[in-house]
Amino acid sequence: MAATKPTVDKRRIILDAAVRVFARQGFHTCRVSDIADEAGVAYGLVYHYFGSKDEVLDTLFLERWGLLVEAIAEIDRRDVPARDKLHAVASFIVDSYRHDPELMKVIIVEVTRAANSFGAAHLDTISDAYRQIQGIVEKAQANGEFRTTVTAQFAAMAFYGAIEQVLTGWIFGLLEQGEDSYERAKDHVVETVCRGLETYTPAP
Amino acid sequence: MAATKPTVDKRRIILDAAVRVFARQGFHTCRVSDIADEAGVAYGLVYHYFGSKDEVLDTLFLERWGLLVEAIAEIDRRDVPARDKLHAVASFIVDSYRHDPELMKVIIVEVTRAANSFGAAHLDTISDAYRQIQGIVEKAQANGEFRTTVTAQFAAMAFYGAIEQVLTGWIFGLLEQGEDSYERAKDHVVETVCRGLETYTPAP
DNA sequence: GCCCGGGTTGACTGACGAGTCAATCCGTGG
DNA sequence: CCACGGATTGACTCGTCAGTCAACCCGGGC
Repeated sequence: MAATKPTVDKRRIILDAAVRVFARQGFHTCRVSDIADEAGVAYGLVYHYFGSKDEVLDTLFLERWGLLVEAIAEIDRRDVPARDKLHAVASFIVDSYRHDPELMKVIIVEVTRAANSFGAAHLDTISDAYRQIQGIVEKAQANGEFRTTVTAQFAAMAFYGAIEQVLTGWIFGLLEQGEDSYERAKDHVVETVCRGLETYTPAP
Repeated sequence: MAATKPTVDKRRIILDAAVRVFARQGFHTCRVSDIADEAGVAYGLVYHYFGSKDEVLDTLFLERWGLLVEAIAEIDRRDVPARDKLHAVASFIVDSYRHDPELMKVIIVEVTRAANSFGAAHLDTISDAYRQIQGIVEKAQANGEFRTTVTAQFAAMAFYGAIEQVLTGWIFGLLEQGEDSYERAKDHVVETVCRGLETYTPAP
């Protein structure tokens, strides 16, 4: 049975080290040995747990994106106005960044926005999230909360794009950061995008 | 003087070939020899005109981004409402894509969104565009066209992010394309983002 | 005490591709 | 007709890693 199990989970250690290395040097510019060094393990051990360098990034991405998709699905099931749902989605993404900026940086920079290399392989998984947001908008359009002048598909892309660009701004130091900024960002994205989608907006 | 000038501009031919190759295979996955082959010139000639593989991409990016920044500056000088200015900016970007999808794909995928590799080097140039959009919003806020609840910097990022995400959707076949879609996209981005920014929105 | 097997090690290999360079071509001026 | 020099050629070099593998370590079962 479970022989040699009490040892710490080296696989996890390698994954965590990879996040730091990818965030610092980028996937393409780092060597597998950098990951091993950062993790404090031998080079070969990386290949004991992962089939290739790519698989390390794949694993990180799928782990995290799975959580996102799951979270959006749960949010969509709530019985609240679309605006609140979208606020919750924005909230989840922003909080993901707040909780682990390095991991989010890696996922956005190396996968989500790297549509030629990794994005291509995961395009379908990535668009799962887009489709879910689209679903939220569609329902809101059906029940009259949102106007139908803009297609749901388009609105979803605009919404997600706005958030991702803001995260990118943080990641590269173009936008002011801090607890306040994070909270404001959630409101602002929704304020900006939803107000444009809603059927009626009271004058301020 | 101008010896051997009548020959076609090989430099240009190489650049154009590079666009096709980068768009098809991606910058990292293509070889310099692929560019040379596509251009129908010898391998070494690429190095006669460019110092490195990177410099080819740099050149393509700077050429095009320069036009964008210039265009936004010109638009900003016009004496029209902010909404119209932003519509013109969206228009310019969408038309750039319509006019040369491959070049725009390369610029977005390999530079603008590749913040670790090339984006890093050009971060400043890239954000020139963001800053200009920010300027348009700031003026609109100053003269009361736009509300000040959302910072201009933030609005600029959201606006640009929304457009870029839509282009990305086209690039990877996630969003329906065609003349109609392009025209609608311009209106929709502005409709979506500006409506959320304006001080007063008439009921639909 | 001894064997078994999975965890762990790190030196080594093989492929690949950016960049070099000496040779060749060819238009122009004298 | 020749010499000059920039344009053009493509075979070759050289460094860099991703991935392999044979050996080693060590806990558990017998």
